[in-house]
Amino acid sequence: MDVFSPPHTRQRRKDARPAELTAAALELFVEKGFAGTRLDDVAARAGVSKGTLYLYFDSKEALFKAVIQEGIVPILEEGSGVVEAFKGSAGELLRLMVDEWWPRIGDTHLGGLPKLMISEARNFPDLANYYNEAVIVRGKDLIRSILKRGIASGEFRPVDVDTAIDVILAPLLMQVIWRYSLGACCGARHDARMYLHTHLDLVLRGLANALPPGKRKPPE
Amino acid sequence: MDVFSPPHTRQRRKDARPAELTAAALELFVEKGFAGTRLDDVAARAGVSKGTLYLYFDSKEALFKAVIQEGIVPILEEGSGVVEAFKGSAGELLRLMVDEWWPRIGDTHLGGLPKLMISEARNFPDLANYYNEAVIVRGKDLIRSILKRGIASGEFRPVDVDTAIDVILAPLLMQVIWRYSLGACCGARHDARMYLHTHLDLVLRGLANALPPGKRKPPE
Amino acid sequence: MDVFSPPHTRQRRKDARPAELTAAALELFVEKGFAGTRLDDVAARAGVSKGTLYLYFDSKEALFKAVIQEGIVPILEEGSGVVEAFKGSAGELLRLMVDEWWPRIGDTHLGGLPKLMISEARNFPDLANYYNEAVIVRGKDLIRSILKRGIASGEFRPVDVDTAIDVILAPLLMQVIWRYSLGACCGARHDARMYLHTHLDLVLRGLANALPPGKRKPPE
Amino acid sequence: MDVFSPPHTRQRRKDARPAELTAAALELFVEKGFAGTRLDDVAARAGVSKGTLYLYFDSKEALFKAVIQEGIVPILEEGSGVVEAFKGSAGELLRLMVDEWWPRIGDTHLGGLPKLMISEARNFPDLANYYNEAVIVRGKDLIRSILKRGIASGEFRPVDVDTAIDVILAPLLMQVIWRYSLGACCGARHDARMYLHTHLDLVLRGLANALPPGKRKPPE
DNA sequence: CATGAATGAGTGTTCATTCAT
DNA sequence: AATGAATGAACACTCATTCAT
Repeated sequence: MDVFSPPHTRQRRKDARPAELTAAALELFVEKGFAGTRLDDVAARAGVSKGTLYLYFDSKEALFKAVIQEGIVPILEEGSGVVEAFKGSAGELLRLMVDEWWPRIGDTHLGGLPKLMISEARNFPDLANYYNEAVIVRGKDLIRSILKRGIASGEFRPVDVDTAIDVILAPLLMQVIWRYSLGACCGARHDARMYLHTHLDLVLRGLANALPPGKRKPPE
Repeated sequence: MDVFSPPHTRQRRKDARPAELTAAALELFVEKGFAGTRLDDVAARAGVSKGTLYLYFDSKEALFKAVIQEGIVPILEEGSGVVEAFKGSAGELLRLMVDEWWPRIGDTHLGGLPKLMISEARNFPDLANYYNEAVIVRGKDLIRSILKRGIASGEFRPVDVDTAIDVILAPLLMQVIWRYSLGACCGARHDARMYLHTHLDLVLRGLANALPPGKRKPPE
Repeated sequence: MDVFSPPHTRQRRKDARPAELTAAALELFVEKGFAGTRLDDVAARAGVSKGTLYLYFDSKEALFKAVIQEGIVPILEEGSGVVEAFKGSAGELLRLMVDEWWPRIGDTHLGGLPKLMISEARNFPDLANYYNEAVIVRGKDLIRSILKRGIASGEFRPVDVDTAIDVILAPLLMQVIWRYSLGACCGARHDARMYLHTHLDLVLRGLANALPPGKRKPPE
Repeated sequence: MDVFSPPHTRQRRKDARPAELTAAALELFVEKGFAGTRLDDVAARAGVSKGTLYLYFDSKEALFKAVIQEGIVPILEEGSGVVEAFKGSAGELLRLMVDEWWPRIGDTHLGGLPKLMISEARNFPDLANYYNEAVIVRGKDLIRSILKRGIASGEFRPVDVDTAIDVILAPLLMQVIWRYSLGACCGARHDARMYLHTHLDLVLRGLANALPPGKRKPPE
């Protein structure tokens, strides 16, 4: 059999359909919320008829879950690999992570996921739990390991790690949340990359160990 | 006439009705979103019939707007008065503001407003604009004036003020957003007051001017 | 309170509604079957809007079950009382039963129930079981007791009772089934009362004991 | 050429297809009714794809009509031949007819046709008329000729023939109707052949002429 | 011939809104 | 003022029918 030719148009379409549909759904769910989104509109945006949606998803709720789960997949897998392999300072590593996160996630359609999940968490508690464990807990663990490494090496002060994680992450999250909520109505914000840099500068300064290396007391 | 006794139940009830209704609506809008909330449920929670809602609000949308507008209490007015009158350091003032915000807003039903506004901003852009100007811009202005004062006095380094505002506010917002979204499903978080304190400690350290007073260069 | 005046129109309507709705539904279900009946049509025939149906019945299926159960209620209650109290011969009693059944059930809208239940039994097996026990088994028991009495008294031959029940009932059932199925398309049938009489004549002759009273052998 | 071998599978399949499809459809129509049957299920039961149905039938309605028309086998032709050729008594002839009907029709998938036709008659009046004339009228004519012969010969009393036809046929019909409706839910019935025998015994006794041959008055 | 992906009109169900009481 | 029965437009979902492959 000729395995080199591109597959038939029909087949190629069939395989690509679910992703096209969840992409359209993601945009509308983020914009209008789950209950406020009509399946007609999802179908129209994906360029198919309403019935086609039901060839791939059993219900509106199933579509919603697919949107979330599909959005989660590509995240965080490689992040932990980068952390382990990195040789430089903890501060540089944090910068690297944020620099990668922005173009790969934050500046993508996936950036709408946090707003969506926040809005619908209480309507889909199971999904919220899954999202929490698959994304939030694991994301925080990533930052935690960096902070701990920095504290161990004396690069950072011995701060309360869990709070520090929030101080680092909250502005990032608010950035994407804003963009997909009030930011869409109330005028633009500052330049994102610049903002993220300044943010990290500020936080790293707060984490920095002021004592010269010799006088540092080891963290308990 | 006895002007000290509370008014007749009937009268008092009538005056209190709108607030009772918006209170019930706030809870449900925060929990399920605007489209996901049924007026039957709002009425039931307020202990009235569905028809009664329409005696006080023209439509579901009008109820929603009332919920938001009523939630925007004039507490910011008070805040700016405090800022102007305060004599201590900028750091102490920041601590004071956060310490007041938590019990008066964050730890109240009003704490659900940010989540609600974020979720529905794109469905109610007019309202989002109003909320932005009445709450967000003014709230940031408050923090901005504190930061500027601290920088002017040399207490803080000359940082990028707008970014600093976000670094200060984002964790506070995430705290209340979390509480009304995934926090309702995914287990409790740390103690709120302790968390806020630690957060401010960290940020203030990042803002602090490391140079001794004599060697500080004046902010441009 | 004035308990003698007729109740408010609103209330009177509310109480009567379920029966009006099931009456309309019965006609359409009998005519078109469950799946072939549109709730729009049921509502229209009852003179209400479609939404009103849902004030009284949770779903189309619930409406169907109510139609059946409401149709079953008035049947057979008094029948057994009549059988026990009757003093005449078994043959006369059978005639009486059939003569009562026709104007009270067969010639009524309720006459459509057998056709409906037969058509939908396999789609609603629970309901079919209920109908079987509440109507069919009890109806047969009624005939059985008459036949047994006639056999015991020597009026009837000692025939196979269960078969005889069917021979008596089947033409009655076919009469009403026909009327609500092919009879509605394929022209009228003979006069019903005359037909029922002739039918009973024939069957009673088949049941009659040909032996003179003295030579009858007692049934085992 | 070898004309005795079975034809190529392909060819045989093609010719047999319509019958396979109507067979599958018959079962489902009988079970769920016309409107309640999905063409997906018909196709699945026949082991073909849904599109294939449309190669052989223009529409669901056309399939339904084919099911009915195909089910009206020319067995009645045969029946009238038997009646004319039969030499024995009318009673024996009736027994013969019933004995042949049961294994050839009643105990076959065709036994579901009466229930189906009854259920859908009013939705397909044309078809109902056709069925009435092709099956019911002709079937009754068959019985009528037997009864008339029996009356003419003095074997039967001069009864009302049309009523007698119903008394004979109704239990047979109810037998097959029951089997495909409530019988599928509410437990089994008596042995069919035994039942049919007992039924005929009873009816023939009701038809029998009690007078000795000499005293019989000729039917008018 | 046969397939099964795609369609869209149709139907069951919900719910914001109205209004007679 | 308050009620709650009634409405009907809107939406999720189904399924007979089509057609490119």
